[in-house]
Amino acid sequence: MNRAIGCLVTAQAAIVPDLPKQRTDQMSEALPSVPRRRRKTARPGEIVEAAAQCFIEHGYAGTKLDDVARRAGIAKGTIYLYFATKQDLFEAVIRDTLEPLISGVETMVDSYDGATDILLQMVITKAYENIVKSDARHVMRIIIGEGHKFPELRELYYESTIKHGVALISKIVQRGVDRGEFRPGPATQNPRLLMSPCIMAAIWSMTFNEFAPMDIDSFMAGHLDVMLNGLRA
Amino acid sequence: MNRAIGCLVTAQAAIVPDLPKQRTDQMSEALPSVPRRRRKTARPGEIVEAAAQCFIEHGYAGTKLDDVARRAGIAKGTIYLYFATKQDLFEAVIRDTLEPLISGVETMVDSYDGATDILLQMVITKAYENIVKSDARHVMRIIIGEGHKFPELRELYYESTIKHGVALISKIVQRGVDRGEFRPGPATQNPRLLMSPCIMAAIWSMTFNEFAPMDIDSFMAGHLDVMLNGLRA
DNA sequence: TGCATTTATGACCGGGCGGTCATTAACGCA
DNA sequence: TGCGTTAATGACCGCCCGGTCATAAATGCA
Repeated sequence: MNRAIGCLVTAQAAIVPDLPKQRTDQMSEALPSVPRRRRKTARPGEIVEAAAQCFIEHGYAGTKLDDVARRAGIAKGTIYLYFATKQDLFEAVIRDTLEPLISGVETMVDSYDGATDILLQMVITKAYENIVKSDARHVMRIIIGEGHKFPELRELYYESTIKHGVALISKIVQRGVDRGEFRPGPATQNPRLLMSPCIMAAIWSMTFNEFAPMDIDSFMAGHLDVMLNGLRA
Repeated sequence: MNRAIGCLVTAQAAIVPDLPKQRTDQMSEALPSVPRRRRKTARPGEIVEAAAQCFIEHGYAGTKLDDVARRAGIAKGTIYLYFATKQDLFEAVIRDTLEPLISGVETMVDSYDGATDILLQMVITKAYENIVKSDARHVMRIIIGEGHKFPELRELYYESTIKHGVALISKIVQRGVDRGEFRPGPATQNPRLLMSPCIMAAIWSMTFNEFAPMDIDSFMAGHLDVMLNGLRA
């Protein structure tokens, strides 16, 4: 067996060497045939993590379940022990990766009680960290670019991320208006307006950075300057 | 031969009905087997147009050359008489569809000599028409979402569209500063900041509109208000 | 009208990939 | 130690699609 328990067939290849000629040599080596290990509870997390990396690097359609498996150090079939379809797997990635980020910011906001412009500045800064400077932006990219054919994925992303983000900004702006710190205006009426530059920076950094690099921190400074000045009473 | 002379067969199928059994019935009917026509000069444009529609509807990877052909009323092989690869075809779509839009705005700006804030307002309004309210936004979506694996496509898009757009806004802002109409500040230093809401609106309209509809005109009004107020001296 | 040239056709090829399942091996309990 | 349970495996299936090419129809010129 040594060689490659291939699964079953290969075992027989040992007996009749050369004839069956398994495509075992497919990729030179790569799979040193690690002994099996049963890890029912640890697997899902490992698979999601490997999948996240693959999705980030190759997009949704471009990700091969074979690659995810290799990255997780398991066989492709094992993935299907824990996730029914590729789409299920992607949903798990969204949940595990994105939800913690937004809920972290939510708790931060809830426990703050200083000036609202500082709060908004903190939240926008955090948004750049969580989106523009993080792998999370690639998930956004996938939703934008490949979400067309997967309404459920789009909806999950909206419900678990976007909706919370918009609500959060609305809440902060309302707080500012209520406390007389912000003057009502177009910027207070459209929370999405306030976050636009952050989204654009994320997209730019993934798409055009190699042709026209963008200094994210100075862009963010400009963003904060424009928005806060437009908001302050 | 009868067996499968392909396209030609269909004609003969009339003679020997039933035997050859072409999978002609593939899609119910659809191809009434229009007589061939040689149209060397008209073809490329027709193919690009059909391709544009397909790319818009199904994205880059999701578009099948077979579908493009059917839409253009020709056979798949004919596409390859005019375009070497799928990527070539997509490049033609970018060139034919996007370049006219941006150059139209460029001429508009060059021939204008009134107040700069009005000019900027005109250009931003035009941007919403050309991007958010036009099919062009789908091309942008494709570049964002699937450009990862096609640096040449990203570069073409950048060179033929984005670069011109950024330069145009820079020029207008500079004009405003030079004439003492705008005060220098973060908004004048980062033209991309000025266009961010437009990009975001385009993305939102394609991705989340069904979960949270966006009123584009009122969003645009807010955009103009915030930016112009932040700019005026 | 007949023939050479050019344009059009679509079956077919090769490769790729999501998902399945018969087979195997790790585990834990008796 | 032995055995039943169940996690793990990967060859395989079916389908899809970009790109090719032998074949044939349209065209125009002699």
